[in-house]
Amino acid sequence: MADTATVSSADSSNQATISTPAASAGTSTESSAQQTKLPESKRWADVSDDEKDEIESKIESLAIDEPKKVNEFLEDPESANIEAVTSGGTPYTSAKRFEDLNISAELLQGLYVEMKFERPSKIQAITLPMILTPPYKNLIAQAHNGSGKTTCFVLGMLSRVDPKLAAPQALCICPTRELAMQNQEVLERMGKYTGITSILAIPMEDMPMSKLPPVNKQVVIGTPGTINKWFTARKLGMNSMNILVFDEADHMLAEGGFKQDSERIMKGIVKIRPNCQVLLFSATFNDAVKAFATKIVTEISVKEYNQLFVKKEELSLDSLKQYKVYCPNELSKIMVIKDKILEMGQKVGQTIIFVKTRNSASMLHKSLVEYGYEVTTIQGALQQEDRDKIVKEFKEGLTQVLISTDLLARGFDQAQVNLVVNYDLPLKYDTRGEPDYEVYLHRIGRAGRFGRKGAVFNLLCGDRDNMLMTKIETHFNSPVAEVASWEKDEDFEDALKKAGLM
DNA sequence: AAAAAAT
Repeated sequence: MADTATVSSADSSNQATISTPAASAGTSTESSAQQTKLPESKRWADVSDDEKDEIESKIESLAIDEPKKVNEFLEDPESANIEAVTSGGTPYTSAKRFEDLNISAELLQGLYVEMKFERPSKIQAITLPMILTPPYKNLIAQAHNGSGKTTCFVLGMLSRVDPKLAAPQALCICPTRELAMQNQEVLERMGKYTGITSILAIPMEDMPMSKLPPVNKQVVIGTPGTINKWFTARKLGMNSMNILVFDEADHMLAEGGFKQDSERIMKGIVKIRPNCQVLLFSATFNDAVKAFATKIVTEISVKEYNQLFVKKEELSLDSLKQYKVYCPNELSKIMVIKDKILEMGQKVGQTIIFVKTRNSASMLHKSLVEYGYEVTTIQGALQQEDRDKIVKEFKEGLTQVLISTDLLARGFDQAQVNLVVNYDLPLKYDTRGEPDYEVYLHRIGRAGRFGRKGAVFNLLCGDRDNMLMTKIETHFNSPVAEVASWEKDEDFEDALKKAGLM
């Protein structure tokens, strides 16, 4: 990894200040009083003075006029080049340890004991102080797949909730019900010792609106339609809302995505709660969405905001090895899945096969089952309970291979997934022959979570696929190696070995 | 085209 990192200021006359731990400790007297339940070794107060000095000097080296040392300090295996831009004069200290954040002992316990985290990942170290330091500014944050974005906003939500107030205070909006459920699970685990309550706002077949009592849970996580529905029906009060999170924010704000729903929710809340903090998180922000996100964040409130972006050429994960496989026809693609992926993939972990349409998902599923393979398939036309069951089985490791539409392209987090197959390459719908770069990046990001190794096989059939693949390679500046022959076992074995999976 | 969800 030869990645570099920069923490820079939007305005050179108004540079972001990096304060020392001594300075920040002086402002966190409340938290040190709460940190009594923690294991000895985890307490900032117990860190030896030598160690403090060492950390202090490292953090001082973050000062932005010393770029050389910045790079050295921020170089981190799980993430690469992030550019942070802060506005206004609020000083932020990059959080080396979770203790550096002004969070409750119960939350620290959740992080260490329940989540088994040791220290903040890079995106967490940078964004958490921005999220948690008053005045609570809005944030647009881009970071690599599997780099720990969920922890950033879940911790943000949990620490902005008053556990004694039985009213919704944090709202998280996600593009799919699966992602909403996954995020709630993380929130419940991380907040295990806080007593903070949460509820899912996702479509439920057996819950008519009239039967739903007004929400008194503290955190609400859901999909845009249901949230809007509850809001309109006055079942979801916004009077105490402190923080509003958009997961997969680029998609939530995209034309042809959930733009209208998202805007409506955002404006509805800010009207009632002008100081509600808005966080936008995603691994991808294309130029159009980035511009819109910036625009709406400044529109909805006069507050200054912080932003972090990654250059598209630097978004591909180094731990993922990408391959292309030229297939003479559609049947040969099925043969590759059957004879190569399913046979060898079994040895290296779980596999997700992405297809373009619900229909091709069913077709592929059918033919693989006919050949005697055990695969499961998920797509949006399935019953909700079936979707839940299939995800649950896969997460429990009961199934090895999952066929999916782009339903699971974003956010789905399963550490054991080492193999992603693009049965079809993602295509933008309204342009001729343009690949959907963002979807491609999200799909392949289902493998190699948090720096783990992984392999991606792109099955190409015909000139159009070849052209799409070339465009993707150029766009991300990330060469995709060729598997010499779709028919040879050795070539696939070799590929998996090179990916570090065999 | 797919996604969520309301129409």
